[in-house]
Amino acid sequence: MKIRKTSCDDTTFLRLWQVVARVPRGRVATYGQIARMAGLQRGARTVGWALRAIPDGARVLGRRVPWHRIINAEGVISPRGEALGAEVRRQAAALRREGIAVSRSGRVDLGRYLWRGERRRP
DNA sequence: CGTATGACGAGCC
DNA sequence: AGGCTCGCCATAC
Repeated sequence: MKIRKTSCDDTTFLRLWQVVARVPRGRVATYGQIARMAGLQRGARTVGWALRAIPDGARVLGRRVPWHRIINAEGVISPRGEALGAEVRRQAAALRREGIAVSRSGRVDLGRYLWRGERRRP
């Protein structure tokens, strides 16, 4: 399927992209987490749409949106229908390049790599 | 404007 | 544990 319009001005997607852009290198975040941090309490699925809709080479907050750092709540790279397909392997490779251990089945240890967000005041 | 469609997730068997 | 079934919510058409 193809995304027709979805410009960078789309407020919902832009908000999501901005949160994704804050996930630091070497860490991962979950779809639901991104949605909540963006104020979309139950919009996990929407995050998937937003990531898919990232314009090629787009920059948000001055950097490329690290879509590959977003995985599902089970710590698994989303199969997108085809488990271990090209897309998934590409994402796994991108994560490993940042030092994140990814199992053969595409699983990441959330306890170890999950981004906890910025600590505001303990 | 109604229905279908997911890069999801929590709950139930 | 491993599958289902439903909500969810922004889009596509």
